[in-house]
Amino acid sequence: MAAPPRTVQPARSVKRREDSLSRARILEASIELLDTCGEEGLTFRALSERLATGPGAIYWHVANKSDLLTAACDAILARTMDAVAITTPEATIRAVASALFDAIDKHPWVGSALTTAAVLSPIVRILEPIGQQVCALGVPDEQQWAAVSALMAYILGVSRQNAANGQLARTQGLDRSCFLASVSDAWSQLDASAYPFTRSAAGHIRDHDDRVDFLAGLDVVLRGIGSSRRRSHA
Amino acid sequence: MAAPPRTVQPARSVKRREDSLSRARILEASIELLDTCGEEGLTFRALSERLATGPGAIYWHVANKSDLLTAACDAILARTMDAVAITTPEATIRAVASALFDAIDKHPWVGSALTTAAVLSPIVRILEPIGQQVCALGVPDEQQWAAVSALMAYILGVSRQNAANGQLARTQGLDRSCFLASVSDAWSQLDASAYPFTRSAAGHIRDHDDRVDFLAGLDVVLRGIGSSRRRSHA
DNA sequence: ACACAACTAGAACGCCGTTCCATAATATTG
DNA sequence: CAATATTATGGAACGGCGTTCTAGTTGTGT
Repeated sequence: MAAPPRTVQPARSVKRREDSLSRARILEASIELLDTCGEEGLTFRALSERLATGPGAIYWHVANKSDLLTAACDAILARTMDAVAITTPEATIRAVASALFDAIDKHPWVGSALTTAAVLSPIVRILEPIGQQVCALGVPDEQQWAAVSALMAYILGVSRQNAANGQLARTQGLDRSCFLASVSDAWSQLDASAYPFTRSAAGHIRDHDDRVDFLAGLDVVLRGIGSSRRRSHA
Repeated sequence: MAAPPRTVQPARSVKRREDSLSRARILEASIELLDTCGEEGLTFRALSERLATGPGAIYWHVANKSDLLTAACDAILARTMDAVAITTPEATIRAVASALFDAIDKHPWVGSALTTAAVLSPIVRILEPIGQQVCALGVPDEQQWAAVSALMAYILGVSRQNAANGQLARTQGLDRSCFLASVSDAWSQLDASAYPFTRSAAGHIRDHDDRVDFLAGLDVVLRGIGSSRRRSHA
């Protein structure tokens, strides 16, 4: 009886031929493909060509495309979080946020993969360090979940939006500043009485730094966490 | 010379046959299809069958699938935002947030459509009312963007995650509580020393109300906005 | 009645994820 | 060392997708 394709490798105790496939090699090639060609560049055909094999062979090591994408996403997040130094609670949260923002900016596909991703591995990698630092801040137990979910939603939400904008700009063949200018123009031309805020935001959008704004918004959330903590201690 | 397919309708001045196609009819059918069959249920073939026509005919009224999805998303958001009553700034923000949470919970595909959506129409529908209320709160100009981006990231981020969880549960054929229980179990079985926070969160996850937690987190962000406003006035 | 534009419908194209299966490489057994 | 079972490979094939093409139909203006 032919065994069904392995999804989990049996710890490869013995050596096989030099050029043999492995989950690790497939993952590495997938990440390269995703980084160079974007999310729609990852296909089993392109992947098998790059690995000099057929599509069928890949399925021995990987369950399906979703499995592949989740694993690639997890690999990036693991590297990203490992590189974050732990210092003060607030500083560490800021460092985690910055690292995630940069990682998702560099690998935009991670943003969309996170939405689809199973709740298990990739999300937990982010949840755990943020949760630990929120605890270290002294947030009482019953408020921790709200604090952590606000932080995670903010960090991932803005990072994802930033990555999506970058991809949209690339699709239209514009660089960052041209893209921002075109959005700003479009917003300026909206009806003045119906869209006063969006029109006023158009000016700010034109030449802002996404990363600076991201950290400013993070401070807003952190202040919210700080003030509720103080309130409950009073 | 045959005109290229219309993407914008010429205001249909004269009547055509009763069963003629139109952008509105296509959009309506798309939303039904998305709601009943999920995001992958929207295909040009299924759509053309439901409309008793061929795939080609649809392309006369719609540029491509992305256009179709964005328009459907925009339609839902327009209805959602129109239904929100404007009262106190804080109460209105909470009402907008609640309405969006419920709309995305009911139409999970809106969540993912928003990620891809062109920055123009759908996002602006949300940006504008939130921005107006943040202004009404008295947040000074230079802090408005950080406040609004924090609110939007939080609201859309949590709503999207909630919708994604619902879809994941449906994929696995579990109802909400079974799904939460399985996540909670998985988190409980993580290594105690490496994942203390996630393990402690497992208990809370098990029988929480997403909507209640969502509003609690929203208050954290609102407090952050309030405290930074006070600080700058001091 | 005729010409021309607006619109329809379905066949066809190329690509996708996935499955199947004949075969090769390796491990295990007698 | 031969024989056999297991593990792994790769290419052909399937059904379905978004999209394009085009022959045809419906409606309008002259």
